[in-house]
Amino acid sequence: MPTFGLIDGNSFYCSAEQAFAPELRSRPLVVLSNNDGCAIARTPEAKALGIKMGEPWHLFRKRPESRAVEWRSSNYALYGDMSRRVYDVLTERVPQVEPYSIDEMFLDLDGIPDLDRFCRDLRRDVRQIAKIPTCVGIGPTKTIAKLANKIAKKETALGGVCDLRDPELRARHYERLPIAEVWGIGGQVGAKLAAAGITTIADFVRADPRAVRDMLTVTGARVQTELRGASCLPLSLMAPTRKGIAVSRSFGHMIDRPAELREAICTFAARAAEKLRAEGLEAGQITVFTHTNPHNGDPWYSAQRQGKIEPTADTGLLIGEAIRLLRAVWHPGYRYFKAGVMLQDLAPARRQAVLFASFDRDQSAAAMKAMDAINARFGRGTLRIASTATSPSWGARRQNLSPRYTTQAGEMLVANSF
DNA sequence: TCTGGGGTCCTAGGACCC
DNA sequence: TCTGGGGTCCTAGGACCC
Repeated sequence: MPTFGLIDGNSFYCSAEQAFAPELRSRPLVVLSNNDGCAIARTPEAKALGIKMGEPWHLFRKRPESRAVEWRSSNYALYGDMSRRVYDVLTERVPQVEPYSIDEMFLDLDGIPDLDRFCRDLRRDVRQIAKIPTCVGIGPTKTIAKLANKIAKKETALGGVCDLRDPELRARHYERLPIAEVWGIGGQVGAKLAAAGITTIADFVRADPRAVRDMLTVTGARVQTELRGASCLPLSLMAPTRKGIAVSRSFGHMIDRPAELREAICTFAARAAEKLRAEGLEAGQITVFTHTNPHNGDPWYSAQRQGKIEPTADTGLLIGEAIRLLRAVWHPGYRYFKAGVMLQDLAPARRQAVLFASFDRDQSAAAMKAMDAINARFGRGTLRIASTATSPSWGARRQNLSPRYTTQAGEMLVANSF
């Protein structure tokens, strides 16, 4: 039977901020989403004040408790770098590590003696070297390891490690825990199960597998199998080839001028093209979408157009196609709130010439390579297409951004405070 | 004034084909 | 009286995740 571990950073974004700002430690701290919209990470002290995950910040700010709360705009350059540090510590100590998200990694813990000791040492090392506090869950399947991790986070007496390999211990937790605690069971499915009289994990595990399959399709059946202790989600070390790349933003203010929306779309297309080339891919399809604000009572309008293209990673060509699609999406008289560009049909960039290509592929590749090299050296946006923007009028609010301590030379700490 | 962004997988239904 | 069946591809939409 395999043994999986799941290690994740406690309040990861907050911990990353605290790593470089000792004055924030042991304080109620929240990190806000893009546009300083809502709380997406909270320290235990902030949770204790009643700040909910995803709570709109502009509402919470009106409450008196908010005065004690520190907050930061999200700083993904910092969090990505901290995540890589955690990964480096893990790969030196664990045979196989699968990054699952920016703050979670699955571990192959097969055949490791004294697993409890091992995991406690692992937590200590990650904390000391990468400056991130973590919890570890252990189980015979990924789903059980995820659950164990959740228990480790909630029950602080466990010291950050919870091992659910023992079936009897597992059964006791299953009897008391709601099914909604399980990875893969969200609000809709939870409600469906509740209507069928299934409320605890134990209820779900006991249910007839055919009934589960009928009610929840193969996805739910898989969750049940995993909770029963049979692994059907293996550790995957190869990052799967991705299916799409999306760049979208809600705006700092509503947009009602076509030129402004066009500039935003061009900027998103250029950023998407950069991501595409960074992974050595080309896109065969592009989608442009925009919509009005669903929250403020404005009339709802939403539109999206897709176009097939000759596979390319060329910024200029992708921008051209995006502008063409935007003409079909734009409708005068609305105030636009959000827009985005998505690239699909991704495939590795082909090196060889293509018969009947409508553009010079070699020349395009060389130009893009030069542009990426200049921007890598002198900073993003040094060389760009004229229709894009570097500090746009429609840009998101980020009013309380921490310095990029780890990734930007000019903002690095001279003497860090570890 | 003010509510994120980027992904994945699954299913249903329509179009088309033989 | 009495409608073919099965495969594939595409798209839209739902649900979930962090």
